[in-house]
Amino acid sequence: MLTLPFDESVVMSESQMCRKFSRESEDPKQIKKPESFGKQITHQGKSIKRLTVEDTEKEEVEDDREEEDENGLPRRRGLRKKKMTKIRMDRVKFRRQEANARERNRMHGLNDALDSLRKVVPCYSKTQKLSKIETLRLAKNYIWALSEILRIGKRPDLLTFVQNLCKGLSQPTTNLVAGCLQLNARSFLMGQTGETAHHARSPYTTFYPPYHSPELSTPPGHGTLDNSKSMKPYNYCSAYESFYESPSPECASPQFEGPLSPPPINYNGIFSLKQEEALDYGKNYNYGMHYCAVPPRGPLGQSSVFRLPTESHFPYDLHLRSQSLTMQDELNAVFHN
DNA sequence: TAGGCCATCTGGTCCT
DNA sequence: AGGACCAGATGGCCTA
Repeated sequence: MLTLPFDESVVMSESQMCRKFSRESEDPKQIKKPESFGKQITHQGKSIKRLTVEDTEKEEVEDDREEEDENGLPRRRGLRKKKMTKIRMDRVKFRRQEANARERNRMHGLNDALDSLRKVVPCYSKTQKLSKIETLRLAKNYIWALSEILRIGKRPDLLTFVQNLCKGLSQPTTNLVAGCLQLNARSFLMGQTGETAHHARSPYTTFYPPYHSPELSTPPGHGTLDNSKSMKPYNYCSAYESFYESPSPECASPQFEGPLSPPPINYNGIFSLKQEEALDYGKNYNYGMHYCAVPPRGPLGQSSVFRLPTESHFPYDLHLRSQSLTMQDELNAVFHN
């Protein structure tokens, strides 16, 4: 039973030891603060680690007893043993610190990879980041949806696509994705009035399928898109382009081009498109702004409808992929024409 | 205040 | 032996 927490002297010895065993990559944020270390030890009151240290200390106490009981050779043995124990203990602690640092680095790398993934999935927001699990789920759905498109050779309707993307996602994430999609629908609407919609690299033509594909299964319990409301084709290549900063070889494919027609206003309660707002998009929205969406108050029920506000006051900014000055220039050029 | 998410620590296991 | 990986534990932060 260890009742002695790591005191200052222990921490000091550790820091000294850290200097002695200098690390190759010393990131300041990776270096454990002495106070946090002490806190950590305190929090470990019931942990195995504590028992280990306790055992070690007990061993030291026994060594001391040996040292007191005997003189001469046995004492030297005892001293030697005690010295070895302390070194071993220091070494164990140091290696534990090293392992912790490596683990932190590893997790940081994992988080960086997750951030990269967040940027290439259909919905990306700097301020309203998808959680790790939601990012993975959305990425999985996205890959699956795209592979289905490749397999079937037809683009699905918007609703099916959205539903596939949102399978298994939480309601807030679904809202977020729907918000992103709606924003794309906005620019989609806008494209009806101008030729920008045909711009292969327009970042706001992120995705939208032009027609209904019966081959693509719709999850049970979900509605279907009204076929009379066909959609302008969406650009599947945005992720590719944003990632590689070059046009996707797929983008020039004529199969992604299709007729323009009005977008749907409401998709069975998943979200709604307010056409009148979209038509005023060019007046009211600056394309250099952060795309934002307002989450509904309270949890969304089945009857909940995702809506964009009339005014552009949003709690979080949704960045469509490849949002850049180029995009702003493109759009400004459109509206100035 | 409860619950979700996250960062960190930690010990165990496997591999080189 | 040492590093990578993993899962459990824990505490902090934030939000409904």
